[in-house]
Parts: sequence; C-alpha cells; structure tokens
Amino acid sequence: MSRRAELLAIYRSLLAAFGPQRWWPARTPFEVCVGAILTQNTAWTHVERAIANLRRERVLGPRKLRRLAPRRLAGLLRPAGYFNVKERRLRAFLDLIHERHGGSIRRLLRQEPVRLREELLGVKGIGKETADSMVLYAAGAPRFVVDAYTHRVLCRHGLAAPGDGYDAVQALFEDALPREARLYNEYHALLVHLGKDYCRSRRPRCESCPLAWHPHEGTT
DNA sequence: TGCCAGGCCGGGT
DNA sequence: ACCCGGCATGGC
Repeated sequence: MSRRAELLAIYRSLLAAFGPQRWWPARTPFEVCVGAILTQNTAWTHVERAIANLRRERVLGPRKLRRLAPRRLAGLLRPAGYFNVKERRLRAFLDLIHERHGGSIRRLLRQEPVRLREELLGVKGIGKETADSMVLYAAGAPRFVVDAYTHRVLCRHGLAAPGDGYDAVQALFEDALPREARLYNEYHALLVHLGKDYCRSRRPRCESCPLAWHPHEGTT
C-alpha cells in the first residue's frame, strides 16, 4: 500500500468513527490564534478557562488585549498554566499585529501563507506547530499541523521514525495528500480527538479504538 | 500522589 | 545538530 493510500485509510477510519470535528474550537480567527498560544503543552480545558476570563472581561480583541497591564493579563491567563511565559508570548504576537498590521488581525492573516508563516515564526514564543495552527485554522491555508499525537501515530504505523523532526513529518502528509485546507483541518482534528480519548488513559480501550493499535505504545 | 497536557526557548555539549 | 531544564495550572 502506498503512503498516500495508508494516510487516506487512517483518515477514513477516524472520520467514520468520530465524524467531522469542524475545528478549531473558537468563535473567531483571533480567538484561534490566542488559543494556539495558550494550548502549548497544556490541556485544552485549561485554555478554555483562560479564554473565558478574557471574554468575561471583554478584552478578547488585539487592541484591547494589548492595553492590559502585564500583571493583569497574566492573572487572566493563570488557569492555562505557564501564565508568565504565555503573557509574554501573547504580547509579542499582539505587538506584531500592532506594529506591522495596524492592529488588524485580518490584515495579518490575509497575507500570502508562506509569508504569514515566516512572520509568525519570527515572534518569540511561536514555533512551528503554533504558527501552522494559525495558518491552517485562522487563515485557512493548507499547512498540515504536526503535534505529539501525529508523530506517535505515524511511528506506530512505521510511516515515520521516532527521531523524525517536525518538518519531516509534515512533509509526509503534505507530499502525499492533496494540498487542501479542508482535509488538513479535519485530519489533524481527528488525530487530536483520537489522542485525547485513547492515548491518555493508562488502560486504553483497545476494543473501541477505530484503529488497530494505540499511539502511546512504545514509540515515544 | 505523582504524572501529564494539542510547545518553545535558551544555554550547554 | 541534538539534549536538557524551566515554565505552572488543574484533572485523573
């Protein structure tokens, strides 16, 4: 079976089992970007609380958020963990919007995708996964997002090696699959859903897993 | 009660 | 080019 066929088979299995995920779980492109930074090495439920804080305080926009004093912002981010680090990272992102795009998230996002990605990677605290999450889920451009789950899944299938880096894993998907944002969006969302439900438990439900293996087994 | 979650950076080899 | 410690909360 070709790599393309294997990747599509995995995708179809997940889609059949879980149904369309319709990601990213956010109301606006800006909220996607904020969530992408806050969810770094952090459970999504914690991120939701931090976002809820921002919404409650009516500061969930690039200009209003930027006007907050660092202490205040960090306090609102507290439930997401690493709140001091994330305050700086979020602020650096807001500075980019302010300084290079007149405070307009739309202007940031409607750039050519390659250029957008480069610009995001230039921000301290935005790495490849975070940048690609924004490019795919906020700007709608076809960049495959690679996370820990994704890597484990590919290893378990013998499609990637444990030592493979981000770029290598990403290239596997992007070289084998049609470059469609719709597909990349849904595929990544399904992988995360699989990870949440089937990887975390110490006693995984092998019977109910839509794939015939578990991504957490002996591959990290 | 530890271990872990949708990373990333900076410093050391 | 890797490897590692640090960052922090809340759920299981």
